[in-house]
Formats: sequence, C-alpha cells, structure tokens
Amino acid sequence: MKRSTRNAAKAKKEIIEKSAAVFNVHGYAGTKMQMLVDATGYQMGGIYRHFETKMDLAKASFRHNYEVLIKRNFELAEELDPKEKLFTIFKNYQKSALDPQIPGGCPLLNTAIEMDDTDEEFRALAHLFIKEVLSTIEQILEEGKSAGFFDPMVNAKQEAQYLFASIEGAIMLSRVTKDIKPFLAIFNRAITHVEEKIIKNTR
Amino acid sequence: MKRSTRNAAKAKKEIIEKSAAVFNVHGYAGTKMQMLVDATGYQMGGIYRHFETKMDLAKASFRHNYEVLIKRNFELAEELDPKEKLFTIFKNYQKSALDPQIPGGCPLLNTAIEMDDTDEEFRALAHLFIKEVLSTIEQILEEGKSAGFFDPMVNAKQEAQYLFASIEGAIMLSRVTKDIKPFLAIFNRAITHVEEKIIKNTR
Amino acid sequence: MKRSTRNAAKAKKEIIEKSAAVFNVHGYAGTKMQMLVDATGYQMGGIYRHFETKMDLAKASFRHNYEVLIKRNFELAEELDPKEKLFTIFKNYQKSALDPQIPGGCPLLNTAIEMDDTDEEFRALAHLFIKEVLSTIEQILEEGKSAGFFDPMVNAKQEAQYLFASIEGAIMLSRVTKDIKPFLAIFNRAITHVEEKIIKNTR
Amino acid sequence: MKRSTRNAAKAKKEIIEKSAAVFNVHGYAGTKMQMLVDATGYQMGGIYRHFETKMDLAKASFRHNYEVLIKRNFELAEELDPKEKLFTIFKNYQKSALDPQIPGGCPLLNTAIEMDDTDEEFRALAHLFIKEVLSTIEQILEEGKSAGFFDPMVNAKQEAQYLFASIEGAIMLSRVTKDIKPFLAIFNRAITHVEEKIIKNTR
DNA sequence: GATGAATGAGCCTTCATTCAT
DNA sequence: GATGAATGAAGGCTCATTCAT
Repeated sequence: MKRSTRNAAKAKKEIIEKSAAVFNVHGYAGTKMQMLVDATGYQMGGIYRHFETKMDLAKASFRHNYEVLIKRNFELAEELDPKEKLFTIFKNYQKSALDPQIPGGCPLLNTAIEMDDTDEEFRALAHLFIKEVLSTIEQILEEGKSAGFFDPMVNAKQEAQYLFASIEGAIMLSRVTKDIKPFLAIFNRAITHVEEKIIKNTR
Repeated sequence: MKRSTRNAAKAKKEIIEKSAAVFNVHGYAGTKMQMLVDATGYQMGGIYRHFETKMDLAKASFRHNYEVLIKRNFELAEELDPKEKLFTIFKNYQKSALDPQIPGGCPLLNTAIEMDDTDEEFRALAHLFIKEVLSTIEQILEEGKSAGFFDPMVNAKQEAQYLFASIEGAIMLSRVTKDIKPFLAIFNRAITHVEEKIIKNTR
Repeated sequence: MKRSTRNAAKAKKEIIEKSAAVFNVHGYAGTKMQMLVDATGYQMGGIYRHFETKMDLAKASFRHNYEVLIKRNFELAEELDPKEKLFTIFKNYQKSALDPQIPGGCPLLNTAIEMDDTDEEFRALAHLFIKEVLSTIEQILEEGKSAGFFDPMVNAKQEAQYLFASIEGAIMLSRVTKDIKPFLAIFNRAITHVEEKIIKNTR
Repeated sequence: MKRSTRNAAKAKKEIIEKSAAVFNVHGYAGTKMQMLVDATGYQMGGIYRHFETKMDLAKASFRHNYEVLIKRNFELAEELDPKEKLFTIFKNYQKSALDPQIPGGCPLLNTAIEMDDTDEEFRALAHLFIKEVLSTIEQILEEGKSAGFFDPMVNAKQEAQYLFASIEGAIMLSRVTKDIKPFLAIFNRAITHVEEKIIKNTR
C-alpha cells in the first residue's frame, strides 16, 4: 500500500488517533499489534518507528483519549457562571453517552480498572488524569461557592468525587447492560442532587 | 504430590476458590494458566480435567467471586427492617473496602469493564449478576416504601441504580488512587443521600 | 510428531546435544531458533520449557561442546608419563581435525572470536574454559620438568600458551582454506618444536 | 545535514572507512544497519545508494580493514634485508596489538571464523587475503634463504603458516582474556623461534 | 485423578531493504 | 546524492491446550 504521508509527526499522530479507539474497546492487553496494523493502515515496522513498545503507544493513545474527553466534556466558555459550567459538563457527558466520540466507554474508567494492579506506571497516569478531572469539578464548585451560587456548606472535594463516581458507575452500568437507560436514570438523579444539595436555594 | 484420593467435586471447588482471586486481580486476559498452576497447587492437566478452557474456569471463578460478594454484603437477617437492611448493606460494603475478602476490587465492576466489548457470553453473565444485585436493593426499597419507612415518592429502581453506581465508582476511585479515603468520602455522601432523600423524615 | 520421551532431564540433554553442533557451525547470532527446532525435533515451546532464552541454550551448548572437546582431547590415562601425555593430546587434536566430533571448528576459538566484544558473560565463559585447557597443558609441562623429562628452563605457562595459540591458529587456517594441509603442517612444526625445545635432550 | 556537494566516490570511501570498525567489532551478522547509520553519519538511503546490500558493504569494509592491516604491518622499506623485514613485521604486529588501528581484533581471523561455514563468497575473500599475507611472509623467507640470512633447510611455506598461526592464536587469546600479556608472551616465544630456527647461526 | 512435558499458533519486536520526497 | 519514513518477512518468545505416563 502506498502511504500518503512521509511526515513523521503527522504519521505518529495518525497512528495514535486510530489506535486510541482500538485500545479503549479491547483493553490494552486485549489489543494485539495486528489489530493496530489493520486499524492504522501502517505495517508493524511503521508503527514501531514511532513507538518503542506497544505499551508506549497504549499510553500515548490513552493520553489522546483523555484529551478528546477533556475537549468534549470539560472545555467550557469562560463567560459561563459556575452553575452553567456544571450543567454544561453534565450535558456534555450525556451527549457523549448518546453519541460517543470514543468507542468502548470511558477511557479513565477502563484504564483505571485494567491497570490498578497490573502496570504501576500506567495506573499512575490514569490517577493523574482523574485527579485533573476531579480538580476541575472541584474548582467550579469552589467558584460557585465564592460567587454565591452554591451552598457554602458544600465540601467541594467530596462533592466532586461523588459526582464523578456516580457518572462513572453509570457508564459502567449502561455498558454492561448495553442499554443507555441506566445511564440516563442515574444521570438525572445526579442532576437532581446538584439542584437540591449544591445549588443555593434562593427561596 | 499425590492427589488421587481427593474427589472430583472437592478438587474443582478448590481450583475455583484459589483461581478466583487471581482472575480478579489480573483480569481474565491478564491471568495466565501458569499463574493458576502456581496459585492452585494443581498442574495444567489437573486443572484441565475439571475445566474445558481457561475461560470456563474464569466464568466459574467470577461466579464464585459473586457468591462471596453476595454472602458478605447482601446476606441479611430476615428480622431486620428495610432501613436496617439498607444500612447493613452499606456497612458491609465499607467493611469489604477496609478489609477485602476478594483482592483486586469489585469483581462485578472489573468483569463488566473488561468484558463489555470482548466476550458477549461473559458480559451477559456480569449483566445477570448485576441485575440480581440491583433487584435486591430495589426490593428493599420497595419493602421500605410499603412499610412506611421510605418516602413513597422514591423510584426504587432508579435509586438502586444510583446507589450502586456511586459505590462502584467509589471503588474504582479508591483503587486507582490506592487510597481508601475517596471511597469513604463518597460512601458517606451516599449515606447522607439515603438519610435525606430516601428515608421518610418523621419530624 | 510423537515424542519418545517425557523425561525432562533427558529431553534437556537431547536438546543441548543436538543444538551444540548447530551453534558451533553457524555461530550464536547466526543460529536461528527455527534451526534448533529442525535440528532437535522439538517445537519452540518444547525447547523453551528447558531454557529461558536462546542464549541460555547457547551457553549450555558451548559448555557441552567444551566437555566433548575435553573428553576427546584431554582425557589422559593416569599411567602415561608427561611426554606421552603431551603427545597424546597432540595426537587427539590431529584425530579431531581429521575426523571432527564437533562440526564447525574449535568451539573455544569460535566462541572467543564471536563473543570477545559482544557478550561479556559469554566471553567470560570462553575465557574460563580456555584457562582450564591452558592450565592442563601447563601442569603437564610442570610435571615433566619435575620428572626430568622436560627442560627445566621451560616457562610452562608461556609454552602452554604458545602451543595452544599455534594449534588454534592452525585450525583457523584449515577452516578458512577448507584444506587440512595447513593444519597438519603447522601441527608437525609444533611437534618438532616440542621435541627440540621442551623435551630434555639426553644426548 | 546537506551532503549533496560531496561526490560519490568520496562518500563511498567515507562510508566504508567508518563502517569497517563497526563490522570488525560486532561481526557481520552482529552489525545492524542502524549501527552503520550512527557510525557513518549517513542515513539508510545514503548508504544504499553506494552499496546494494549490507553484505556488499561488509565485504568492502573487510577489504578496507585488510588494506589498513597490510599498510600498517607489511609495508616494508625495499632497502631492508630479509631479517630486518621479518622483524619489522613482528614489531608492527606488536605495535598493532598495543595500539590497534582497527578495533575488534584481527579482521582476517574474525572474518575467517565467522564466515568459514556461513558465506562461501565471503570465506573465499578471507582465504584470498590470508593467502596474500602468507605468501608475503613466505617470500621474505625465501629471499632470506637465497641471500644467506636464513637456514636453507627452512620450509618457507610451512614456516610462514606456523608464524601466522601463532600470532593469530595469540591475538585470540589476548582478546578473550582482555589482557595483552598472553599476546606478548607468545609473541616473544615466536621471535625466539625465529632466531633459533630460521636465522642462520653464524657462530 | 493428576502430572508436567510437549505442541504450535500467535504474539511482540527487529531489521534489511525500498521509495516518496 | 541523500533523507528518513515505511515495508513486511523473519526473529525470539509466550501460552492455552494436549497427551503420554
């Protein structure tokens, strides 16, 4: 096959983008190099020119999936107020559930579960990304408290963990049942929770 | 080592029990037959006498882990009232998190995540077990509603899913961070939720 | 193919014996696992059950070749006097050159040359074996001096090195020319040297 | 790096010169094209423009090493008498051993050993070069006999082979022991041999 | 029932060579 | 003339499974 590009950076990017989906669907151990050859259109050696090992490519793919996830779910217009920000994130997660950009479920969840006891470096990477997500949510909650939108009694850190855990659990449920309904149900439950427990009731 | 005196059923049980932990820690693809040889004390042939394939043993191990989980977390004294039942389940989950009987995290979560896109039969099994857990919780909620303990407005099914999702998400967070604190925080958050939103406030 | 043996030690021995010739002919880098599969009659996995890596098998093969060489060339009847011993070694080397037990030339020479700059552990092994051979010759020379057969002025260590070097050089010449004559010529030259310079001339 | 200004012949020469050392140290099978890219400063395509295959470059490199060896060890002033010529060669070999121009040992020895059973064409080349060296020594011996310096009973051909074999064996010993001493010891032994057996004793 | 040696397909990786630029 | 990205056929090694004992 004739390759259209002879540009290293572009090729590397292309390989990552096409591999990322495969890893997220089949898991890192479950993904075979041959699958990546098929998915990327590159041959073995072409892939190995850009990545020392399969696991290096796996980590780059995970990072890519994370960035896509951040871009889709957490990239928020500056002018939004904290409440709007929080609901935008919710809306984005729902959109992602209904029309996934990354097949195979949430890469953070998948990677955390596969790597927690198998690959310390990989686990640490998942940990890092999850911390970033949690701290983004936490920050919005703190902003909301300062700005008088959210109940000042709210423990931002705990609430962020709670929201994130619920959503990841919801994703898992919908994936194992192959049914979007559990996700939507839990999701709405979580929104209600936000409305009732986090947002300051200006009655 | 002579084992000929043992009977088949006992050997099979022993192999399952000892394999179950290995599968839960390393995942099904990540577990190698040699690990099971080491863990069980049986040799290749000894294991294959009782299980046709590694995946058959994996499924039996998963079922075993599920039964252990049910016994530890969901076996409830008949005389408890629904509120007590719910809190007993919570307490059991907390106990399991602090002192795990099954190493490697929640087998329902682990299996759901690994198998959602890779092994349809295995996914269906995880689905089945999760449905059973959900329906147990749901039933308690319904009982509680009927008995006047719980708010009759509660949607039992959704609430069961919400509670389960939160807890599974919490387990994931604690495993990837290698820190029990996130689990406990989310956990307490969920208990508060039950107290405030599910239990009928008799004030 | 049905294998005749299910005995680990015997299988290991068989693999070594059949691999040893291949390694000595093709070199360690030049020998491919497939050659060993063909030569031994064992499959990949059968070989890897007994050796962790190709290089482990290579080292075992080298050791085996060394032992064969020792047995053939340096196993000397106790009752021989030092002069007879020395000439027996010569005769054995000549016999080996005319009718080689190990194809591919002298394994000490081959391994020393291939490994001097490539594999430190392997080089050290070759060094060890060569030291053993040199010390055997040296000892015979010392014995001969003590017993009055050899000139007491002979520096045993140097003379052993000189004899060994000449013979190894001779082997190399005969192999690269694919002609036994250079070996025999040098060989005879070395014998003359022994007769004239080492053996005490009782005139 | 722009190289387009260089001309073909110069580039080819440069590649050979820089590759020659690598081949001699790592062997022909053990040398990877990437090593040559690193050593030469040329890229794959740059090298392949001048050589059809790695083995072609290997042969050119071997020839180069041979020529360097000849120049350093066998280029003798015409006015020297045969005895002086012989000792100059000896001195040159000693100088080469103490301060090698070509790293990795004697290319004649290395190539003979690696190629004797693996590459017939390459073996023939080593054979040719070795024949040239032997015949140079032989000629000096013959000259010396004619001129009355050397014992007329000396068999020039055999004596040349004997000297060459000893020295090559000595090189091998010093390389495998990583110690110059064995070389020097054998070397001195060989010089003594020349003095006592080849040079006509005019007493 | 159980052992553990052996199978062989498949895995990850390497590397001589090609070729678009 | 030269670059360096890409090829693809091996290469070393793994591992679920089989089977002689």
